[in-house]
Amino acid sequence: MNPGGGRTPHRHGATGQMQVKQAANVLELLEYFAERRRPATLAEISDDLGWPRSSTFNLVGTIVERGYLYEPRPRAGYYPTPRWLTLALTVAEAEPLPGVVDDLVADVAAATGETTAVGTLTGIHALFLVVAESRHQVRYHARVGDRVPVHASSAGRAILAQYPAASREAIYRRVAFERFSDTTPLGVENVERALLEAEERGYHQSDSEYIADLAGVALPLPLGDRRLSIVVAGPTSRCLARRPETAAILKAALSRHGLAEPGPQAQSR
Amino acid sequence: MNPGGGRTPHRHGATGQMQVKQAANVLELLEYFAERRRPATLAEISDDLGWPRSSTFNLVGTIVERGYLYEPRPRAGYYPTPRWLTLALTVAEAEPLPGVVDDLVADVAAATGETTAVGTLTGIHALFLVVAESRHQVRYHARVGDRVPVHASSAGRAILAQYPAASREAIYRRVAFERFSDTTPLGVENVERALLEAEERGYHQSDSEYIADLAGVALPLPLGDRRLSIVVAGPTSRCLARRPETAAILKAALSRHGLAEPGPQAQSR
DNA sequence: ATTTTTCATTCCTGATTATGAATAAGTCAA
DNA sequence: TTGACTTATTCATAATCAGGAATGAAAAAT
Repeated sequence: MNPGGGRTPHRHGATGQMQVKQAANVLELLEYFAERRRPATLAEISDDLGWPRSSTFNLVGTIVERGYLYEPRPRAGYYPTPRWLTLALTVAEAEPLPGVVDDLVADVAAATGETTAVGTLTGIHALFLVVAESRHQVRYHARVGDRVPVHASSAGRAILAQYPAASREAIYRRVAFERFSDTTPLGVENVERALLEAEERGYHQSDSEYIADLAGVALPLPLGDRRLSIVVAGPTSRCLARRPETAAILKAALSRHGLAEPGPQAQSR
Repeated sequence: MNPGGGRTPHRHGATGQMQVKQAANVLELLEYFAERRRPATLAEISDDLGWPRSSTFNLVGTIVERGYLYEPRPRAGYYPTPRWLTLALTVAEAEPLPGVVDDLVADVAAATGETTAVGTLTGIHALFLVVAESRHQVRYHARVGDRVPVHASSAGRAILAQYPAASREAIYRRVAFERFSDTTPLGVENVERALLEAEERGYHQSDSEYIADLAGVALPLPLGDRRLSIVVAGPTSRCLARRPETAAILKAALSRHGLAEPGPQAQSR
């Protein structure tokens, strides 16, 4: 291992992208508070996140200095200020998805009982913009912002199918075709074949290609000039055999909300 | 200068607090998008924020990797994902201020025509939790999360007055008493005197002690076990002479919303 | 009061990362 | 297509910071 011999730069993921640790730590801290939902002292943050005391001190101090963390009660720990909310609202309002999309997702989640999400393309991933989680005890736990490989997911391929072949090729060039499981498609041909099969079938599907034991069904969701997708996914045991039925529910919901897909999906060029 | 001879650690502000640059950069980037309200390419971010291309590349890559930034349309720049909003909502809902506080602030802002805010104590600062801005062309521009020195602001002293003398002393010990202007109180005695005067007067006031040309009027706002304050502030020309009248409006609004203050404010011990 | 425990803060240096410059990739116009 | 231009990515090293350990301050227990 490490044939070069020297120390390796701090890299992460297939792309060789360098990670900015303290940037990631800010996000981790925000997620920590979202889960905890009450103030935390420096010592608690330090212990829970496994960070050294002094590093936590410096990081928290910086974020406090900027007005994003404060002490709701003296000496009783830090908590995010409402500034996060004002900024997040401003940013979200500037680029809204039509409300009908939220309704659609809620509708499909209710009808199928499974986790339902809307995906968009970003780089070589499909990213979830809207998520409604299943209420089953065993379910697909997905959150807004979660990403899955665009080539190894039904949500991703339902997006790919909306792009011309040339655009798809540009995306394939950047994919490393890592083997996530036995069913992960490992080359351009396999992905393109899945797209053709999906067109004939009338819907996109997946079977544990990226996340083990997860079966999904997806359809394209073109919206203005945006190329989105809607996906329903859950444990194989419950969802694999039921995929055709799930697809029918999806299609019915799309029609009901006036978002029915056009005929053939994949554009050849 | 620099008698130690060695290079100085990267410090900032009166406290000697070390700043974590890339943590601050994440927040700056979020604010950048909140102001811009549309996607930005790496080059645009790099130019607008004055960051090197490669640093911007690494920082954006890290945030994208975590699901907080994405490309709404391929090659058309990055934009924050709705994940910020889901986390901010979660965090905000866990520690709500009563809705009556928002109503109160809106009410006072409408009645006075000046910027109105609710402040809370954090360290040696008063931090604004709620802000309603004046609509005058020349006005006090304050945002949620902005902080002012607790000893050199009416909003701050209206909070201090609610704490026992011992707690106030603990706070004074950490204040550097920097001279922001000619009217900045420069010692414990001056601050304590201002508190006594405010008690006699019936309201707290300020005159360009921290921000030039800014006059403010504030009252304590105890809420459950929280010690908040409400402040109205604006340009000296418009607000200085009118402070008694502003205080009357404030008191009337507090009564109207069932938040009238108790009699004497400053606790002696 | 005194001791014990916990938490916050400072300091210094090895380890990590930010950055300029070079290169690659992509886009647009003709 | 070609060429001009813009944008994205890689790399080596100077600059900066993260983290261990010690100290100080406060709270809790005795």
